[in-house]
Amino acid sequence: MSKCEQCIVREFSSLKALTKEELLRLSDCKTSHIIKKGEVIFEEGENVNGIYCIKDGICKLTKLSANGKDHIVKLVTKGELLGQRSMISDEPVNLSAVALEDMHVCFIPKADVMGYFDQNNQFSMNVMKTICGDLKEADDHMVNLAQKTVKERLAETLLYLHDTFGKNEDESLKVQLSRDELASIIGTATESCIRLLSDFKKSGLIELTGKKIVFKDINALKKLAD
Amino acid sequence: MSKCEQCIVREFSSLKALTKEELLRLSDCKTSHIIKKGEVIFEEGENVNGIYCIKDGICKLTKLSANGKDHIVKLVTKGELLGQRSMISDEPVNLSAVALEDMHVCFIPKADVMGYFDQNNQFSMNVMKTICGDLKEADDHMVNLAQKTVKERLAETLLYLHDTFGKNEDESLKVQLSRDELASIIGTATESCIRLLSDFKKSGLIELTGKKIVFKDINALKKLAD
DNA sequence: ATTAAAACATGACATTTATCATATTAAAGA
DNA sequence: TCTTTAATATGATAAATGTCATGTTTTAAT
Repeated sequence: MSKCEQCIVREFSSLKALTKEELLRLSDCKTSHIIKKGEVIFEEGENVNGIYCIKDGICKLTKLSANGKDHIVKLVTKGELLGQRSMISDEPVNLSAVALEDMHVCFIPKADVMGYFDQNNQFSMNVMKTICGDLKEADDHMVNLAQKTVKERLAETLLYLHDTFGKNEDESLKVQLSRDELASIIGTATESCIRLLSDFKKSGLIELTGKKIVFKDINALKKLAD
Repeated sequence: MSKCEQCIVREFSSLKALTKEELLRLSDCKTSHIIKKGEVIFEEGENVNGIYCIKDGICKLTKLSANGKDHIVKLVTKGELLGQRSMISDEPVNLSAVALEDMHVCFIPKADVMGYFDQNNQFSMNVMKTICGDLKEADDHMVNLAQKTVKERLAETLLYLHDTFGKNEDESLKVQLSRDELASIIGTATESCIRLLSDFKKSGLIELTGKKIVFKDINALKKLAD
């Protein structure tokens, strides 16, 4: 069993507040899992009873809407935690988590996390701040969905993907989403998303090669996104 | 200075976890304020440095969008707290709070709240659960904005106002919003909102008298909202 | 390598929603 | 009370977006 002390998750998440002694205990109670691209980590409505640490990979958090389509609420990546809200609320998860690429995650049972929560004030404060950050993000996102056009939302989402997840050596965006997934982030029909991407390409804003997206005129994109 | 012990806010909010002794201290550090309809409690970007307890009245939490229009993110009413996220994140508030009717609020300085926060585990847990609840609500709201039509969102919002804030003796919805405000909850143009309300009226779903809205066929509304 | 399925792409068209113009009504101030 | 302003209402039209059909390309499975 690998040590939690050197784990990347410890470095970037709320877990950075844990002491050496607590990290040692953590190494014992965690379980390690490999999740293949497309596999489900947990599903909306499920009782997760713990949190997941993302050691490697990216996943999408989705919610089924009334019309039967999935909406992507958030992308979560290496170094972050999953399932905190559900653990604190003591409720089933309200979102599904699906791997966008092969992932390596560790599961920590609720009882153990809650132990640190009670003992280590800084840790609980960190978790709280993370959730507060999520809430603020959600508010922003909400306003964008309500007030911006699909074109603006697409431009904004592309920039977000760029700024948050970076790009490969060939300059293409690191997160590779299907047109369908991209559409379900911005809240539009797949065809509309495809059409707008083609428009962006024709206008020289981006270059498209399969799922690869390369920025050609980032300033024009920024102007479009408002 | 009135006692916090019998206050309605204590009954419904995170504050219910405070001990008698803590409540007595609270009575001393709080300041009481009357806010007139239309007045601003705090504005996006401001440093609030404490939380507000709503003793009476309702307010809207709004966020300015890139196109200059305000979007109503949430309505908050009697018994609830304001400004918790900002306090925990130690950041300026990300939303403005504006009174929809005359309000009575109490302000508790951050230092005092944080004191209870450190001492009283149940209190901090309650605050956290509230914020987690807000986050879940925000997720739901986001998906609705992204996936539902304006008509569905209007029907849903009317039902929400009904279920959350109730109705007056004359059966009309208790919260009275302008068409403009209603539009900025559902994320549409004021004219579209007015038109759809007229449609609902013509279809016998609701009755309109000035700002008053009376439900005539709640089941049909529910069907519309999905 | 071949085939089946999924993803991508685009046209044609319908529908939804926004915008602009202009009344009408209600509310607020002088 | 009068008068001015803001809110509500509705028509006409434009623009944005969704839906359906259909073809092409890519991917995955046999």
